[in-house]
Amino acid sequence: MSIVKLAQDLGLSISTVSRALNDYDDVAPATKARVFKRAREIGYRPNPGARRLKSGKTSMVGVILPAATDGVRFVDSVASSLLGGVEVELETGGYSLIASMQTRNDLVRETALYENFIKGGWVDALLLVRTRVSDSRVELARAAKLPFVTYGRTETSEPYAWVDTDNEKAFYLATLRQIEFGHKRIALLNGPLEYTFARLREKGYTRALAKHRIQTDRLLMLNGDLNEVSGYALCRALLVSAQAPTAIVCATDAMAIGAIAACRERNIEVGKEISITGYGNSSASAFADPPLTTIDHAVFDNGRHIGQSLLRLIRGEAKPADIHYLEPVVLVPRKSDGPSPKTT
Amino acid sequence: MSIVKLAQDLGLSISTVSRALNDYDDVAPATKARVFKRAREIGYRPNPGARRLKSGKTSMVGVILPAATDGVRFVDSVASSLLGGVEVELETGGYSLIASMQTRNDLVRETALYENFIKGGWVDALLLVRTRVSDSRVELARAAKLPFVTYGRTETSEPYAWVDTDNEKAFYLATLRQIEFGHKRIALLNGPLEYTFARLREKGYTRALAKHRIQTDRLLMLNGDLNEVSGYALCRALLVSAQAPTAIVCATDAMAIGAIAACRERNIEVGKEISITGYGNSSASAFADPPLTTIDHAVFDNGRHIGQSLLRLIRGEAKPADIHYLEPVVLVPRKSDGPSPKTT
DNA sequence: TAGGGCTCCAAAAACGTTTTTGTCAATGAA
DNA sequence: TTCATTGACAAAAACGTTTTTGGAGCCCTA
Repeated sequence: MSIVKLAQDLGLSISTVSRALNDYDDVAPATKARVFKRAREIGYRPNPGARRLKSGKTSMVGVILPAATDGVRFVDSVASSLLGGVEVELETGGYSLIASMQTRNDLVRETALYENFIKGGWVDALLLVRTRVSDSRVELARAAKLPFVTYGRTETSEPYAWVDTDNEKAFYLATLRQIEFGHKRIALLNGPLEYTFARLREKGYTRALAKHRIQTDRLLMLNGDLNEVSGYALCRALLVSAQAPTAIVCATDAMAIGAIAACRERNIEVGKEISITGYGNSSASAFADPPLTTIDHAVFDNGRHIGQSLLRLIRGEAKPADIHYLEPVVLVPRKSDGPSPKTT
Repeated sequence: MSIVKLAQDLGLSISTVSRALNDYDDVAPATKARVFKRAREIGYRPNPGARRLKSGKTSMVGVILPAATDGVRFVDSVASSLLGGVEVELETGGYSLIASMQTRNDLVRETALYENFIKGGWVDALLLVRTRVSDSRVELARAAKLPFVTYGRTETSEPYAWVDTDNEKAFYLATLRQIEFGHKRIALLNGPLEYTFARLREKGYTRALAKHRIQTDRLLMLNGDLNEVSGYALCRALLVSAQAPTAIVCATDAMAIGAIAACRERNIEVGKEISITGYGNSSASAFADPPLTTIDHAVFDNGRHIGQSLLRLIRGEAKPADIHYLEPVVLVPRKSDGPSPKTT
């Protein structure tokens, strides 16, 4: 099953067989065909370890998934679709995705994990997800001269390859819609501000408010985990405050569903007495009560973009500076928001 | 950074260094310590490719995730937690998880993918998820003499290593609860019967009915995808039928949430006029309206069991026949089910 | 017809480990 | 004193590729 067996079988030298298989052009087309045919028949597969040792190429792309907030989930639902897209593209290039996982989100363990991953020679390229505004991982990858693309942007001196969804526009749109509904007190349930996406969403939110000369109110901008529990808790806190909002723009559908539950608990009718919007257009959002107005963004396509970019980077067909892709977003209006009760 | 550098630096032969690093006992403790110390200082990491070529061990475990029904998701939420647990355990043994993905669920492509994976020498062991009653993958793995553990059982002649949750008991419990509430017409919204888990859930359901001498009715046992859309559609079909059920036991929380939406649409009050239960105890289930009675099963722990089993299998510490673990389930009563309206 | 440039193939080195085999000195028993 | 045993290390082969270098024919031109 090794290349020497195959060479013997064909009466050729191993070098010729190798060059034939790798499609070099100094081997005659007829021989090439003969080699391919026999290789297929005999079921020959190059030993990945040997190839890797010799060529230095691993044909793997690595990703380390951040620990979810409950400490349990391997990937949240968005990373889930994203990786699907990445994998699909990578596969066409003969690459595989090797996924590791952080068990906890502290920085020293993270650094150790990435150091090991990067310097250990496990992968040819890296996918960095859930970027922070200041993210040590990009320096790590850059220092190791390892190609990488980030999902989400970050602040760094040199150009880098990124793919992102238009978080800012998404929250600009969602907030604007509430303003147009006549809402004045609009809350933002956001993720932790260390993450770039949260920063950008806040930016979109404030930009919409500023456009209509609405004063931002720090008390209306809350940060927490991206799940139902957090959405419930934060919304609850909002509802009991002196100046409760009439609209809440949430960072995820899960948060919004938690927020809806909090409203239900207090018999506040969502979509009439209060507006709530989500983000992600998850399948759950369509079946919420009321169906959730949310933001759709093609995260699977984002994954495909990432996969393609990774391949181009690895093959040297592109420089990091060439790879900047901002996926558009579209607002999906449903029933969880509507005109402000004060204006009716 | 290679072992020869390290050996030169230490004034030792590479063989001694290698043996020291691998903790052989024919190297003096003092030398061992010296080697370890210097290796750490110099930041030496064995080249995975070389090690792999020589030893034949890849230090990777492979898993191929089935394509989700929407063709997009890399992993559904349960696989997600599961893989987290697997990864955590594997890491302690120096193993990584390499995840590939099926883009479509047809058998010939699946077989090709697994063939390539298995014979390509990418991994030392395999994790098989979403087992079918008759599952060609286990023969494939067995033929290649590759250790594997399945998540979910299957029908096969020889012993194999499996970890599973007690699907049968889960649906026995859920169904029994409805019977005790006085329900007579209880529907089952299940996954496709080719999957073992679906078969077992049906078995639990029918066993509960049989125990109370309730005739099973094929019209009440529906199969479909495990998501909200499917739950909605199937429930809808059920509600318009001549003999509509008064209770519906669903295969996933997502299905149940879809079913609840279908009831809401027809102004049927869930928990009063109709009972609906889910499975999985997802965070969404707690925030559904009404909060969903569901089944909790520790899928993360299942993952840990799988990871440990994989390691033991690889190390030859256990035989496949030794590894059978059935994770218990517990019913989480909430508000989506209750006494049958006919009995009150 | 000599030389140069092709075309096609082969020899051999190299990648960085692990492992088998061997060596040499020190130790212990006779 | 001699010989076998043991403890600690080293030499060298091997894993299966890729790649560099080389070389044999052949055709073409001058």
